[in-house]
Amino acid sequence: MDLVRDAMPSLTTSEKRAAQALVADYPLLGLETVARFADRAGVSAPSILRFIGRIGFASYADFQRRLMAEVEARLLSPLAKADAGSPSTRKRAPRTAFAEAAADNIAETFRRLPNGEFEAVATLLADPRRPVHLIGGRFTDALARYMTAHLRILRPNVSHLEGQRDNWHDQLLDMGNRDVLFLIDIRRYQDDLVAFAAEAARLKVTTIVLTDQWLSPAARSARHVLPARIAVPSAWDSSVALLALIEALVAEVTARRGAESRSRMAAIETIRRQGQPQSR
Amino acid sequence: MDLVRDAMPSLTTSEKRAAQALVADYPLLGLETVARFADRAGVSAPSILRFIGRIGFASYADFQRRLMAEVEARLLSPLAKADAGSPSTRKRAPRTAFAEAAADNIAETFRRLPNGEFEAVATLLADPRRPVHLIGGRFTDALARYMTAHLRILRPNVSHLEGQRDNWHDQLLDMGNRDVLFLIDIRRYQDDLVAFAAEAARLKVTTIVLTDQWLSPAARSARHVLPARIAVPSAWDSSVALLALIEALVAEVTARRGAESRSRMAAIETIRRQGQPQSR
DNA sequence: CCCCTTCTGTAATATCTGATCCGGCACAGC
DNA sequence: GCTGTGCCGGATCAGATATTACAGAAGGGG
Repeated sequence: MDLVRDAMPSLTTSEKRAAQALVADYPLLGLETVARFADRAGVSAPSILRFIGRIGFASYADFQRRLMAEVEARLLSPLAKADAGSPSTRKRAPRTAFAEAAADNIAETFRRLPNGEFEAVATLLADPRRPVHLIGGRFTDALARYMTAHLRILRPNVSHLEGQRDNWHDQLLDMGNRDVLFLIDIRRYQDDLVAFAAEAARLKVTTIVLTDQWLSPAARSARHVLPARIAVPSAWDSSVALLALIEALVAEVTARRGAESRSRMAAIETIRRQGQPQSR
Repeated sequence: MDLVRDAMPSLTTSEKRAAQALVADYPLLGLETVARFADRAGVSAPSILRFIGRIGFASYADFQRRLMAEVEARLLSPLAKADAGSPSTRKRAPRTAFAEAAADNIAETFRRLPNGEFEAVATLLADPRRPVHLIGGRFTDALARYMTAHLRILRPNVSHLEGQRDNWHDQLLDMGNRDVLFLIDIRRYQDDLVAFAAEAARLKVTTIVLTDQWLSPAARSARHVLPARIAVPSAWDSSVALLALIEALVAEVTARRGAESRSRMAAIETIRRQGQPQSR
């Protein structure tokens, strides 16, 4: 955009006409084909290409890539428009920005949940006859543990796959089409998890993949995919939305199993109290 | 968008995969070429076209025109993010209520952070000369693990207290006034954690307690207390705000340690690559 | 366990698109 | 008025793209 504005003076007549047309309905005109762009600007296709070349792009495709990125940025943060205009909002503490992004991620994640997927996954997890196995990546495995801890209370046949890679594969041998695999894998996807998912698919295991918006390759092997937003202003990705989804699933499963899980919870509570006398 | 979500149940497996990929990265993925769309969704190009056809478009070009129009509308009115009151404004799904509550919890948690506490805690965690020990409760220990995994990358001397209660106390023996204990304890507070915090306080260990808004009794033994909101419409409490705080802390520590942590991260990455040859 | 239906990817095709070339045009300087 | 320079657009080409046809794979029901 600024690129276009700055180059404006040094443009020829028809190039300027192209620039004006582009600015007039920015940025979408640039995402059309060269022919339509030329038509709407009232110039020829070669002029458009010369114009694109002059403002520094190697090809029309490059130019469109750049536009796409800009559109994406604007769509993600509708407020981004303000950042040029009001330098007063600058000082906001970084952690506030973090909190906002995290809250946004949750809202966006739930808003985009494919219809029926959530329910389908909840149904699988609520069925005690279908053994559930959970596993996560380098960081997200902690979330898998968190979920395991809750599910174990709600139903039997819940296992968290621990330890070494070889160990996982040993457990795979006993899985079949009745088993459910809940796998978490986000950006900088782990090869071993992807391979594991593929192997599980081969054995007809029903796989659920909880991943980020760009989808782990493991999603290809999955029956159900739950994509979550993970981008925050930090050097790391955020698992907040993943956790929110997990908790929503646990809540749903709890609601569905109603009485059964309640009695099971009571029983577990009793055992815990007996086995673990008050400290001190 | 709604078109895609509503059609979801009646789609075949690979069509659903296409739909999921589209929704996950909406709407820009749809503006790419069929080939790239197919690649990112992990299906073949014809599957994409069948999918487009099934949701009612005559051609891929038609579909893209429609997307363009939607993008334009959203770019013009930044508020369009709150989805337009579609005629089918069915009773809000409970999971939406859950998402809103979780997002609210994060916002509220950060708003109410005592001034300076966050920074003080970050300072402690960023100091590599002060050993950090992390531990959590029945469910929240998974969060402690998550935090441990990150901190270990940023600095040395990070340990997660595992295993049995007796084991913890053994580790206590080696702690002193230079050590930092990061303890997570929320509602239905655990006696053993409270006792552990008290013991640590007696040994002059600098204790940080991450807890809920009603404060664990362990907070009495703490130098720093970080309270988070945990109430959601569910039978369980939510750890989402806890995780958000943890991630914000990790981000802050990362920022403070800057270059040092970067080189450390690089070193760790190298070791990982050597010790873990590509799978297959 | 096998057959039938449905689905899905490979391969071929026809169309479209971006990019280039070159002839013509306008304008400025002489 | 003439010439030379820079600009523009129609025609053209190679490559990419959407689309279709088909055959093999998968899944479900008897």
